[in-house]
Amino acid sequence: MADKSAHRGIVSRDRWAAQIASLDETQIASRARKAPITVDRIVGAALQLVEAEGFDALTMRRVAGALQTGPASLYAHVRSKADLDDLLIGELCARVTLPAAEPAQWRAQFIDVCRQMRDQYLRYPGISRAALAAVPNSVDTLRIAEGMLAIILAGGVPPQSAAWAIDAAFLYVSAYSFEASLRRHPGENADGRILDGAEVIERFRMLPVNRFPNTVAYARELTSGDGHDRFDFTLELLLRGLTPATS
Amino acid sequence: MADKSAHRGIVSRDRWAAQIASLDETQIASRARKAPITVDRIVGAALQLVEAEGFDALTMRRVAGALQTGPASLYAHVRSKADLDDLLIGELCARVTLPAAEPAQWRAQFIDVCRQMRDQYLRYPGISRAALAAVPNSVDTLRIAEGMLAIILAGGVPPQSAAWAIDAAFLYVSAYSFEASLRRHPGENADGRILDGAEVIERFRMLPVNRFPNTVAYARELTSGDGHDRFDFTLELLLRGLTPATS
DNA sequence: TCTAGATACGAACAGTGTTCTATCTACAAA
DNA sequence: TTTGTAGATAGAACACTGTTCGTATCTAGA
Repeated sequence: MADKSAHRGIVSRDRWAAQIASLDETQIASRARKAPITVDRIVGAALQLVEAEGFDALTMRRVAGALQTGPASLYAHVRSKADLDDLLIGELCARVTLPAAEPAQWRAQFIDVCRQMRDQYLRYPGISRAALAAVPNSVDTLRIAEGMLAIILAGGVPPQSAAWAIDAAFLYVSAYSFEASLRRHPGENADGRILDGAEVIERFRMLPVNRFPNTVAYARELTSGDGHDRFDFTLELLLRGLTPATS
Repeated sequence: MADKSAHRGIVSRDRWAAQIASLDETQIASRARKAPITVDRIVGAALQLVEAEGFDALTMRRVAGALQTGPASLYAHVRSKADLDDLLIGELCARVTLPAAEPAQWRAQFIDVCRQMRDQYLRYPGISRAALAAVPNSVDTLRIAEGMLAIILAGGVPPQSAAWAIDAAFLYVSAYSFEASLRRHPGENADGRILDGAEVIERFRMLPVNRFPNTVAYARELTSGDGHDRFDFTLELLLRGLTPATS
């Protein structure tokens, strides 16, 4: 009892803060007095955190803190951190809109879906690391695979090629997004400075010409690719190889 | 002391491994009585650890333990854990043998180099995670890029396409190896069992047909690909799109 | 032989994911 | 209305992680 009194000040302050924070929800759903922790709130707080500070900042403690509780409370709704990661990827996949397959535009539709996934990943820096590690056969992932299959089969591609090409495209999208988010949050160089494009070209040109003739000669080509030129190039390269049976 | 005795089994195993690992060096340089810590020994112990227990087991403490010292001692030779990761990737890249470019066989040579990298990554499970995060312009990486550039340019591919295709291939090799090593060290399913190929097909077939018609119809194609069929398929897909100017 | 400097390392710090346990709440049954 | 109970909520702790500080030790040159 005495202990309780001693801690009451802190507890009541947290509760008070929690009630303030839950004012919005009490307006939406007035019967929810205490803002219970739900999976949706956890996912929402986690995504907000990743969007603001990157995937490395995604910590059970940080998420719990954003929900004004301790890390242990999350484990009633989420099996593990990896489980939370999978939920985030699932949420991102669920946001992708799948167009109705139109045979004439199957390549454009294919690239469009890939771009949507890329943009989702890039909006949450570093989350593509979770995408690579995520269970590849979750329901949300399968939904996209199904839509992609419909698009690409409508284009007349044989099923086996279609399936493997989709797999390759997913893998590439994740890897590309991961690298791209590394470039946005660049670890400082050894000099403590960040190398920009022109400087990278300079470094390439400084290489010994006898051992790196092509790298020196084509430094510009190797470092070029602003925006998502490389991304588009690779996907179109993949699609170019996918010759439909009828054409 | 009592604690040490309790842990002695593990410690002595690491020490034993350390002694075995240092046998070569004591023979080569017999004047080194106390086996001083060097970058090479650190890299060697780290690779041994990853090969035996996977990338997740690669810990500064574990590496230090294998070298019979504490983690602090490593930081005199290695800037950080990320730095060590880069060194490992560099070592793996250094092992790749680059063939002299022969224009007639440029596609086979290209795929051969990719296979070498894949096999290096797969030999050290999970290390491709470090490959994705590694500084992409290290000396060893550039050496491979240079060799690839020579091969592919000899095939008559325009420089810009060559550069981007190499980048895409590297990215895909890393991502593929990462996924493949996840399948080797599979996290248990929710049921605590590991799903084998036939069971995955069954699960696909159990999906609601109205929402997943193609997934159900082509479950076999989606899950097929023993060995490295998917790997070869994707690389050939990339190369098929890379039409040389002269042909 | 004695000192100077590099090397090595024990201890500790601030984090991480996760679990154990006790409390508390809210809804069901008697 | 009272009680019982199942589930949600946390506080504290555990075993880890990478990293740094200051001290001790050991080698190499004078």
